[in-house]
Amino acid sequence: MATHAVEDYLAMIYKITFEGEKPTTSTIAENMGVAKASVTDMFKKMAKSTLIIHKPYKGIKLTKAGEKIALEVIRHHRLVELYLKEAMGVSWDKVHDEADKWEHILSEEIEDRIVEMLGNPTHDPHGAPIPTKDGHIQEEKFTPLSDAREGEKLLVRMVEDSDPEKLRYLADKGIYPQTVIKVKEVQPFEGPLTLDVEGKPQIIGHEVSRIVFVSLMT
Amino acid sequence: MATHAVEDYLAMIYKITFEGEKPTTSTIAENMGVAKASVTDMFKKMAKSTLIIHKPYKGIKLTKAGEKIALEVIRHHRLVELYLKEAMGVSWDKVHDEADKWEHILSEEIEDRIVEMLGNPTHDPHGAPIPTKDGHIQEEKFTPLSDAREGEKLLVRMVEDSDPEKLRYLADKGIYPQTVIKVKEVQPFEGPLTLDVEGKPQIIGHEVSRIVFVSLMT
DNA sequence: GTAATAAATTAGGTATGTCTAACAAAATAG
DNA sequence: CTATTTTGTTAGACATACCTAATTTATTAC
Repeated sequence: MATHAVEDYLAMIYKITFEGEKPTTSTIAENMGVAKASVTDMFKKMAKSTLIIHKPYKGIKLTKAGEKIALEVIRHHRLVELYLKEAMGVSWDKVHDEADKWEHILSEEIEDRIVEMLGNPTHDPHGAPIPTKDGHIQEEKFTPLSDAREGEKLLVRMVEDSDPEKLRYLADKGIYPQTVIKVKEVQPFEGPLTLDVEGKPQIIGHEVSRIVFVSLMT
Repeated sequence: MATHAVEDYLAMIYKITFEGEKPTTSTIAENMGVAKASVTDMFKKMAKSTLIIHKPYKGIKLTKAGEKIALEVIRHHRLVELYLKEAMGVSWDKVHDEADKWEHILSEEIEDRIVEMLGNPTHDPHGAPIPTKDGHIQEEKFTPLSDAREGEKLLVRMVEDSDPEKLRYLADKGIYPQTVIKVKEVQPFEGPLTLDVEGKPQIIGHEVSRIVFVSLMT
């Protein structure tokens, strides 16, 4: 079995790749909050156990085995996030950090019980798709709210889950997955957006609008 | 904060002591499934952080700080066992191994939610008392069923939780905490016990009767 | 196409938690 | 009360997962 650290690296590599970035030593180090040398060490170890292909100075790529573990970890993480919110009443800004701990200790049996209790869910509380047990994930690419134009009617599909402060802010504005938003005004120079959020007028900054992902409604 | 390993040692030291045994290098090594040298190393480390008093070749004793952590870990373990059984429907022979993993990652908030959902419970599914948040534990000393005499009417109070096979066997015989047992016959030479378990006749071996703890009823 | 910069790796270290084998101290048996 | 056995500790290793500083490779700027 992969260690917790290896699981974390694999999940991160998958996510980085999924988001369209290259999983390089630097980006992984940055995102994991460790030194680049640590990442190089880990890449070597993971390459030796054929979880990634590592060509020194060139880059890496997940193998089938590595991707399988990555998707299992991500599945655990997102299932736990939803379970914590739905079954235990934990607020959505806190579920991410808790899930980071739970994802590594979740047994098959508990995973199955959670799935059963939640009715085989497809998305976590932030709108991210939950990979299936056999390692499939619904590839969904949405546009950031920061790219929205005036007059658009948008459906919130996903919100990045790792910043509790921003999540609390968005919750306060009524912005969750499935929320309908109308864009009233977009100010230039990365300025604020004036929105209509389910009937209520709201103004949010450009920075925070970058973590909200939407799709056009009509 | 104490590492997972340190938490495990502290909880084990507490339990060993609670059961009336001396927490020596050997007993801890035996119970933790590690080499004695590892225990010596760990004792030194824990003594340095004043979690235990260690007099080489003499023995150890928990400090107040050590006992506090031990009771927190045991509280977590027993709360999780009960949560898994009551809220998730996990069978009582499996909750122990799961709880061994959960006990170390349980946050204050999740602990509080569990307590709330379970209605501030006092005992885990095996009948062991759950320490309170402020580190108090209801000291209960019961006699093993293996010491029972013919004719006694007994109330099952606790069952040792670490052997899933024995727990499944006992469940099969209808023996849980709160079960009423009448002792029909006790055969000599560590022989089998003939019981009346809530109306049904049952015969169990001496070995398994040693993990069932009872109190006299009338 | 070389020079400067950025990215990645190597070298050497640290802390944790384990191990086996050798040795020292304490307990027990006669 | 010495000899043997049991118990506990020390010495020296190993794996994991980090780190900083130095070095190497690749990229970019001109």
